[in-house]
Amino acid sequence: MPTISKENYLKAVFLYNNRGGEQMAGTTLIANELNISKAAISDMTRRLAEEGLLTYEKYKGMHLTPKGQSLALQVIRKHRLWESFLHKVLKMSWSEVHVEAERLEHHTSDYLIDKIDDYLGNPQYDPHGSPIPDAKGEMPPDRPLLPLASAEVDGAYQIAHVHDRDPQMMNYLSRIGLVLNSKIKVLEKFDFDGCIHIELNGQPTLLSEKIVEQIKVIPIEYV
Amino acid sequence: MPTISKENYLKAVFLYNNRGGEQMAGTTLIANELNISKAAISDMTRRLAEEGLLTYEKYKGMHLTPKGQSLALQVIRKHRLWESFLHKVLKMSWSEVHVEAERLEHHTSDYLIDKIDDYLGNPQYDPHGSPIPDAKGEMPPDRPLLPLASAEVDGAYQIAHVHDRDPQMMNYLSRIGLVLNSKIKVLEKFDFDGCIHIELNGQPTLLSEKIVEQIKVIPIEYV
DNA sequence: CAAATAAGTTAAGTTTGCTTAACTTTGTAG
DNA sequence: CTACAAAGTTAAGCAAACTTAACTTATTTG
Repeated sequence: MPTISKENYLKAVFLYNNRGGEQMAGTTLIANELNISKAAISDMTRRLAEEGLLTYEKYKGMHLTPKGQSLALQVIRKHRLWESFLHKVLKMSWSEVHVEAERLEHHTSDYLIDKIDDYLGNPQYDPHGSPIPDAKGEMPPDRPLLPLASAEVDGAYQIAHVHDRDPQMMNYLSRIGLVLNSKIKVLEKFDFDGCIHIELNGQPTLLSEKIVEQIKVIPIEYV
Repeated sequence: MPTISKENYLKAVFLYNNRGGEQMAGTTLIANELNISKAAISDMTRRLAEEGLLTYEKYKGMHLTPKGQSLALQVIRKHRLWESFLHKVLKMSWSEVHVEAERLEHHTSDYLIDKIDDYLGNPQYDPHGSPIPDAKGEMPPDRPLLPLASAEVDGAYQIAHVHDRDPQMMNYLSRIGLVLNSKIKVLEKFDFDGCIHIELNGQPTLLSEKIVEQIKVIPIEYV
């Protein structure tokens, strides 16, 4: 059973290596992600490799073994289920749930998280729209997410994922009524500054480039 | 903000010094309670005294300052509310809730525990019947608890507190239907071995001395 | 009341997970 | 293609929270 530091490390490596890009996680990247010195990460890499949780080549990238991946998925499962729970049951806001889940994820038995999973009705996505691994570490099926920036003018979409880049931003989005699964229509796209004008709950709303970048959508089928 | 070790230490000292007996908490006692060497406790005592969380005289007992007491009460509050939550909401059994709460109590913000408190309707007692401090650290009013061993034959009582001495015992009690607030009638007391024969849910039931010792009751007023 | 025992302390050493500083390797820009 | 910056590693050191072993103080009891 890994420590908190190891869980955080495994989680960070997993999330980076599975983000969709090509490049493998590196020392500096993980160091920045976890706010820890490069030296500490380098050290940890060696120790985790000895434990058989990852493989790496010196001065090259690292990548998780099945064992390491499975542990990472358990931590991610706990994080996302806690976020769901805090949001849905305790009515905590988008901007509040992340910090709490970040601590709780390391102090929750498999047994307890399964109870929470059942209590919530085995949700497939957390309040940000991220997929929740099941007890075996299986992710729900992939959805064809589209960056909001690539949405077409006059298209109708549903908010499918909002990246938690900043509590203030998350608060702002809640305030203007933009939540997960909100239905929107793209009114106009401004290429010169990246802003997008949408219709949200009947209101015309302008989203800044920074906001647009954090949002992924799914096209709504015409029925 | 104290570490997990310090929180556990403060909690143990508080619980011992407020258990009702005369004697102050000592090094060996706390060491046994926390399963830690006497040396480590002695060390911690000195450090916590430096931090102003307790006062002590070398080779004599120790006792918490208001600051230390307030911290201890917050930890106890978190522990008991988590137990209540796991039991009432997630339907976890008496024997399961303690271990989980023992971890969660150290990783729950004041904000989150207040949310849980509200969600539960600000309960005054946890599933074992122990009082839950409110957000300010105030305990609910004392109830006149009676050790089951002192109950009178033919008397009607309500189970008001069950001490969690062993998971197996807690499971057994659940199985025979003895839960918090169960109503019982004392049928017969066996002084030679400490067993007590009670009526529980219409069934005659025999409780061993060890069980009797863990139970406190309140007399039921005749209406 | 003194001698044995229990309780408490001190000292030295360990592990984990960090730090900073100095160094090595790799990748890139002129 | 070389030199320099970025990335990565190694080394030395630190703090927290333990351990065991040796020691000191307090208490109990014959």
